[in-house]
Amino acid sequence: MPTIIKPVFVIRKSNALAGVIEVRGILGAAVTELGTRIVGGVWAPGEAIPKEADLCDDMGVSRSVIREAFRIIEAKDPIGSRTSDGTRVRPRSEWQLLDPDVVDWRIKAGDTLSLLHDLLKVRLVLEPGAIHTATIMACDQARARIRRSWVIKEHVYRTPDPDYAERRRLIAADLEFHRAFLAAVESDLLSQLFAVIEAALGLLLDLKMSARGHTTQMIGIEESQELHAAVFAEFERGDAEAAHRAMRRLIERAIRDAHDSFRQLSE
Amino acid sequence: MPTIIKPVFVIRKSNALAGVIEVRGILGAAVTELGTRIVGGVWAPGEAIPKEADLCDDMGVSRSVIREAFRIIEAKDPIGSRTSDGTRVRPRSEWQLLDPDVVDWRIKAGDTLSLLHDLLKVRLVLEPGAIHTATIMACDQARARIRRSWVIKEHVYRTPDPDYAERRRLIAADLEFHRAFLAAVESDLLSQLFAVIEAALGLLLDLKMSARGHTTQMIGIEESQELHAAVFAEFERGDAEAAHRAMRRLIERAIRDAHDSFRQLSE
DNA sequence: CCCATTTATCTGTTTATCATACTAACGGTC
DNA sequence: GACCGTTAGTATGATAAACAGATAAATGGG
Repeated sequence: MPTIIKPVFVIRKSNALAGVIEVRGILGAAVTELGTRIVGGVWAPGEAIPKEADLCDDMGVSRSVIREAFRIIEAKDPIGSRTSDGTRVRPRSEWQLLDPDVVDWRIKAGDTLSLLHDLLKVRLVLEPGAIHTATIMACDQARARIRRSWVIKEHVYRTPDPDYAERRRLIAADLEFHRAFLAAVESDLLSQLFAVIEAALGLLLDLKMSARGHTTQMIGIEESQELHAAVFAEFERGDAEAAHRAMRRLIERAIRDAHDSFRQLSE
Repeated sequence: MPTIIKPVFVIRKSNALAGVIEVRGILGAAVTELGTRIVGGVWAPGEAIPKEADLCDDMGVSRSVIREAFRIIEAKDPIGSRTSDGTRVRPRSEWQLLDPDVVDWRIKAGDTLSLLHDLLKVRLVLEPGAIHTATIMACDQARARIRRSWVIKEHVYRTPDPDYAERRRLIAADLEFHRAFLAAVESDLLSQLFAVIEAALGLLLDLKMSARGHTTQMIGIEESQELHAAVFAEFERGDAEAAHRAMRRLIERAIRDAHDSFRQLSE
């Protein structure tokens, strides 16, 4: 059956991962459609995707569009084209899993559980190390940002009646707290990595929450705040080792919470 | 002056970053040429790149090739195209710095110093956290791999007369040791990240070394081995905290060495 | 049954043409 | 002179048709 893509001229506006730059026009629609299908496993690794001409007919676009879409997806390595042999799906291990588009396609395609596990592991490895380094070598400006983020986080936390809007502010304050530590390391690579991680985690949990009408309560919110307080205190004291340990406890706790809510929501 | 690209049919074979998948044909040459120029700062952020038709004339290729090359580069966000406005360089902060191609272009374009600093910071944040996690939760198979890598590293280290070939084996053994810890975390995202980091670091240092006929001595090679031994010992003892501290000492030392040799070689 | 040759197939590349959207210049009105 | 709608110009967006090139499958002779 033909799956003609509609001439939607703004794709990926809402409902997209942060860091994914909007691609307009028919090409954007084709990229999203094909990318999701490919990453979603419609064709097995090693298998050949329908030839360009057939995809043109199916999707109702010209060959140029299909080819340019292929080049965009190929740039992130899920596929590869060879003359006369067609365009084949590459083994998963070769995909650029750190690319926001690939992450976005994985989420859209429903590959959520393994992604969640992986993202949380990255946080567990990354953030304790980041705060260790930040405690030692953060500049005054970065320290000020961290303190500011903590003040805001405390303030939002103490605001009563946490309805939906309040909760979003709570999450935002939490993210800024963690982001501030990452930024203190002054590594563009790390900051970008964390941006992908947090965006993906946010989208994953939001997805599940909105699917259930966000009825689930935040688990261990008081305990979480206490753990954060400990992290901030050790940072202020300048004890990198202790800050590192506190952050690790915090992330471990967050991981348990995330797994719990995810499992609960999946039932 | 026209910069006609030659019909080189295998680009990026040697002299390329690991993880960068070979792009064949004229398109591959165009991507490398344009990517290096753009990332190299030939056009300032916000500035418009020459229009497609002009690039066709300059490089002696058809518009399709230019367009597909743009799509590949745009997929990694250094540029963006808009109807009637042309193709403009995006601000650096939006580039996918974690993408192997972008890293490769940065190296080719000579943007080495800031890249080196950033890569080393990632190692400093990443690896202590990785060994902490690995010490706690590595499976038997992963532990076996780590032990194997250590045995080999020790053996290669004790081999006398470290000529050039021996030295490459030493580096390879060292990499496998670090990679084994990363792999124990069982995170595809982290493993890919480390693959990019190590490939880039290797290329950066190799580049400088071969430029000077690799005459420079490995700095602090005995001390380095001792630090590695400490890391492995704490891992075997199962003391995650101590292993973490040992790894941090090791990386800090490696960073000093890297900076020293880089500075020395740059003179 | 094996190996060389041919044939079919699909991507690689070029060229041409029109659509579309943005910019800026123009010109008229108040 | 300032404001605003129109218009012309320019670059990318998209389609179409055709041929070249490389690989794999089918073919045929030994």
